[in-house]
Amino acid sequence: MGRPATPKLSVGKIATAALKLVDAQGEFTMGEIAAALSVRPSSLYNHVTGKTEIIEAMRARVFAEQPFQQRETAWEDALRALLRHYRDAFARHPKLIPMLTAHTVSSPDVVRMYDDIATVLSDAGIPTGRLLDVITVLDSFVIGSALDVAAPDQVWDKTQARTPVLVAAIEAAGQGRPRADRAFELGLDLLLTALRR
Amino acid sequence: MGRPATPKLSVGKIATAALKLVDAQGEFTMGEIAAALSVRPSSLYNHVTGKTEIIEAMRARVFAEQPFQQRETAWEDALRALLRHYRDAFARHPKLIPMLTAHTVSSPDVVRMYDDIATVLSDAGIPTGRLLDVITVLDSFVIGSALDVAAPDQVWDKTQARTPVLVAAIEAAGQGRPRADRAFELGLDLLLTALRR
DNA sequence: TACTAAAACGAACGACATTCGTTTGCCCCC
DNA sequence: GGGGGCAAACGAATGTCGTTCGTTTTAGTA
Repeated sequence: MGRPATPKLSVGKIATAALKLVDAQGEFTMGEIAAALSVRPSSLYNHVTGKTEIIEAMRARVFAEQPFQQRETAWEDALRALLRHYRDAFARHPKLIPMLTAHTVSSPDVVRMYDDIATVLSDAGIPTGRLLDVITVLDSFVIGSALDVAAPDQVWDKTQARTPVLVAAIEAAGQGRPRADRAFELGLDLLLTALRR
Repeated sequence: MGRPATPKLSVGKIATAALKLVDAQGEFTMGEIAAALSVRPSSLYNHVTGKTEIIEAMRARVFAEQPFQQRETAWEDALRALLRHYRDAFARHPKLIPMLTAHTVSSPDVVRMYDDIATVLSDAGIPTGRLLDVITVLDSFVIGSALDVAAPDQVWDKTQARTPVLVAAIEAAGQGRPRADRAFELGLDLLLTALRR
């Protein structure tokens, strides 16, 4: 029984297993993670203080999954790339997003993202007094867009709509991921256009 | 014991009690609702199928809390009022928002809101093909802003920031609700400005 | 007045997160 | 090279919670 030659568990392995479960079924239990790692549930607590810490580990994992380095020089292109990256990090695991919104904690990776955005915006000439407000606007849009990816198309049920205008709009728009992507790009265009003044 | 003269429970009472609990502590249990209504937990199931239905009832309640009627005639003012109303409905119960994002279901009230937005946008000259994308952008921003209200100011911890630019921006911005409100208004300005073309 | 069904109750179940004491064996230090 | 400390996995137990089910009492209704 006792201590194995090489540890069967680690925070990383737990987060990976949890993420796989969330991607597949939108939720996870300690028992499921333990089973996936051929371990007993209580063993997890030697590496993690509880379920919320696992969620935090997933957040960090998602952001670290593929690192980002700036290539663009024009502030507008740079900001666009930054926000796309930010949103894609979430959108790659749609089912995870609702769990992250439940308890908002600032992970270092997210703060670094804010740092980058602040730098780009400052270079673009946004005054300091307005900077955090602009960041908040962009952040809200990105998170809302991520939730949009997670939402099933069923939300746009044309049989529920009352006005013919909305029915036609729902029919005209596509479905699924392409629809969400297109909307996000449009929002990006709108916000950057307005920021350009 | 048996059936009381006047029912002690109803879906509305359950939703109200649940909402009070969520506002106060950010979560609720069946037992707490039952206690608040001087009833046993099992009694709740005579009026509601389960916990998720209670959450749906809260969503409906929040939207019905204070009805909205359009006063503005100019499309831009009308849209602004509509989105403010939409966001305020959420922002009045910040702790509820994360619960609502967990399982996305479209309540009739929300769909009616989409209908209104679609009508206004159509009047403004947005082509049908783009309509749903624009609605999605606005919706994403509103929901993201609502989450921003729910988020503690701790997210903006200047000791976490690396760049002096972000530190200064955090110091310049206020805190709490006024900060979130200001950011929302800015986002509204930006989006409407861009939509005006 | 009898019958049906609504509404509240109590007991019980099963799932689950979490705690704690125990066991085993690796690793480092003397 | 031997022994002690500690990391890591385990098993059992606990408490909370959502939910189900059968029972009981009583309000409407025919």
